[in-house]
Amino acid sequence: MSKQALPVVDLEAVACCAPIAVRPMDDDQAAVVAPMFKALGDPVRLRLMSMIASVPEICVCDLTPAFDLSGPTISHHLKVLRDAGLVDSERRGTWVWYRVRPEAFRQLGALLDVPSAAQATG
Amino acid sequence: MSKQALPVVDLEAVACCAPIAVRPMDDDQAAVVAPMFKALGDPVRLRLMSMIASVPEICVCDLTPAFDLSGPTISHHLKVLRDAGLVDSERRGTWVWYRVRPEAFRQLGALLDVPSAAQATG
DNA sequence: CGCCTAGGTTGACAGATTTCGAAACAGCGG
DNA sequence: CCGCTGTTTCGAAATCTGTCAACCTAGGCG
Repeated sequence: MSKQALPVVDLEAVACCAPIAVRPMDDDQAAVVAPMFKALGDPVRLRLMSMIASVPEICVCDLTPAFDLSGPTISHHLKVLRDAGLVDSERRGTWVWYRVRPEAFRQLGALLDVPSAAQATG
Repeated sequence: MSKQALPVVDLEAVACCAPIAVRPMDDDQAAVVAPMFKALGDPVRLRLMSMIASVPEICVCDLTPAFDLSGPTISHHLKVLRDAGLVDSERRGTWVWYRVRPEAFRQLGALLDVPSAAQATG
């Protein structure tokens, strides 16, 4: 793990842009961000994400028992979250630990911000 | 349109809950929210959503030309956004107008909030 | 009213993608 | 070596994407 050879998702490209309630997204940005939302678009992955996000880090051995799914399936879903750039994993001895990537998580939230005057100023 | 006979997505069930960085999501909540993220998990729908969200309302006739896709395809994507509870549509005369559902949009953003101390207090 | 045209939606379909588990594999520790 | 943890490979079933054809609604016109 931690073989983040190529980050798959270019976080730089996301940092630049305003909440979607302020300015329409261009094609390139949508192509970068959509996979992140897609990764959260499955109930299992959403729960995995929330379990990972609500603690500093968590072991796969604590994630798997929370679902009625096989180990490989959980591993698949974790890979989707990793490829989307939302989480990072690291092997320490016998176990593999997952934690959120705060930049990605925060930027996704920023995209959904409501600047409280966006509708009025349109 | 505006045949919101059954809202498809129960927004009440979403309102109750803390950011996922604070508390893990339970099964039921994930089942409600995941379709929303899933709806945003396609580049076309994400751009549609951002176009709708950045103005008070917008006509389908202004959305369709922005893509290299057929009318029916855009209509299908809009239906996904509608079924997810993210947008609402209304026919006025010849044209159909779309606007965001602020509650859903805001709650999705709230879910991704980072309470700035969540990681430290773990 | 009927007929025509334009804007959108719906239904059916092919092709691509996703989801999941069984089996095989890789890394670590005893 | 063995057992344990987690990942990858492979294949089958289910779902998604995009298109064409058909349909519905609204408006203009005779």
